[in-house]
Amino acid sequence: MSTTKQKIFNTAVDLFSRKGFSGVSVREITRNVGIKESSLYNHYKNKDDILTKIFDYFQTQMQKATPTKQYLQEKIKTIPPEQFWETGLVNFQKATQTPQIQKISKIVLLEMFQNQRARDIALEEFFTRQQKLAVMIFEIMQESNLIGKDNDPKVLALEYTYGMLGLQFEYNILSNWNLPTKTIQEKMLSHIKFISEIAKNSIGGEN
Amino acid sequence: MSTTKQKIFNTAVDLFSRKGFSGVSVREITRNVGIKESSLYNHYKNKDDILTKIFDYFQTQMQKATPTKQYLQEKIKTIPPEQFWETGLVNFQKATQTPQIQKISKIVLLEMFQNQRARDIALEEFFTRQQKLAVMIFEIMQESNLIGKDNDPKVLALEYTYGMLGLQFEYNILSNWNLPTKTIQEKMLSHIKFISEIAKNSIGGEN
DNA sequence: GTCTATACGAGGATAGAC
DNA sequence: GTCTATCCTCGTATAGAC
Repeated sequence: MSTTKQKIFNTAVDLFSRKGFSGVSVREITRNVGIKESSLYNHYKNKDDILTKIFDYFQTQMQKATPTKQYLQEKIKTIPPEQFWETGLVNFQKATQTPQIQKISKIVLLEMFQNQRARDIALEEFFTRQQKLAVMIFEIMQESNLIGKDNDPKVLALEYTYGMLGLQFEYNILSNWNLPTKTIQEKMLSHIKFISEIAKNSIGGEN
Repeated sequence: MSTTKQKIFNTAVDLFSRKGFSGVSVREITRNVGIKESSLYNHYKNKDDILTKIFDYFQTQMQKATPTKQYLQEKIKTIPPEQFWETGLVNFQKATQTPQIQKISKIVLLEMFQNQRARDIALEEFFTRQQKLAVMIFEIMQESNLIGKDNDPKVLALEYTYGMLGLQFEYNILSNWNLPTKTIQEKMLSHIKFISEIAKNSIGGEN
């Protein structure tokens, strides 16, 4: 059971993600929904308002998908670090790659250079949040003696996160065009293995 | 001395990079150039044609900026690995961050999900090319006994490249909005140091 | 809450005079 | 190579009937 308002929302998400905000007209949205242009304005103030609501939804969902410190502390002790990262990756992809969220991520990426809200979301959700999360995880792992203590958690987090971001980025492009992503998935696992190895065998810290 | 055709080109690059292809009208381009709409069609077949020419130019420039294997082989021997990467980063940024190239990079990123040509350029120039280059460099370093031989050059290249791509990505967003990029620059150096350390002190390879 | 009707500026593009 | 004039469609948005 989906209301007209929801239909507009979903249709807009789909179209914006495929053609960009300015590439989609109100006419096109309403044509796809099956209502007249004028009816749309009963649900949303204007075209911009739809985008705002989409971004609101995205932020809510991303926050929901972020694990708490407590959850992490408990979870980390149950499995080896490398496996923890693999599971985390799978969970992240599961939460983050529902069609809806993937589409909105794309909208964020598309509008990031023009729309301030999109920029803030990109910086916060894709960079800062991931970074903080990874720092926290490496700290917990060190405290629990699961990995060596010679490496700065911040450095490890930087390496883990940005590498993963580069990979995610390529993954997004490929999956957007239905190109095979197997190689990237393998590279992600290779990346996790690499960082886990280093975290385990301390290789000497700052001079 | 700049012809009308060049003015159109430069204006289009500037506007497309700021508003996206579909966010810019032919009227807006010609208004900025100082000619009538109809005059534009004496120089370019249509709006799409301008974008195509912009992409052509970009690929030519990126190819020019790619060092040859011979150049690398000679250069690598003259300085320590970490310094080599730092120099390489500076050179890359110098070549790649002229206002024009930076703008076109942004256009590529903006259109990547909608325009097949932009997608191909992104994959080729941002991922494949960088990756191949890094593999080549690590191989030369190993052959020249400048780094340990226990790590697979491909793995090192993967780690170096994707980490750098994530960082470049954040750098692009920040610099686009005139936000401070000092932190990212530091992170880039930290990344180089990290990878160089690992390449130097072999930490044990595949099992 | 949806429709018809309507407004009007902006969109890409062409024909033909100069 | 540039201009004026013109085409017709698409763009967002509103007023008011049902």
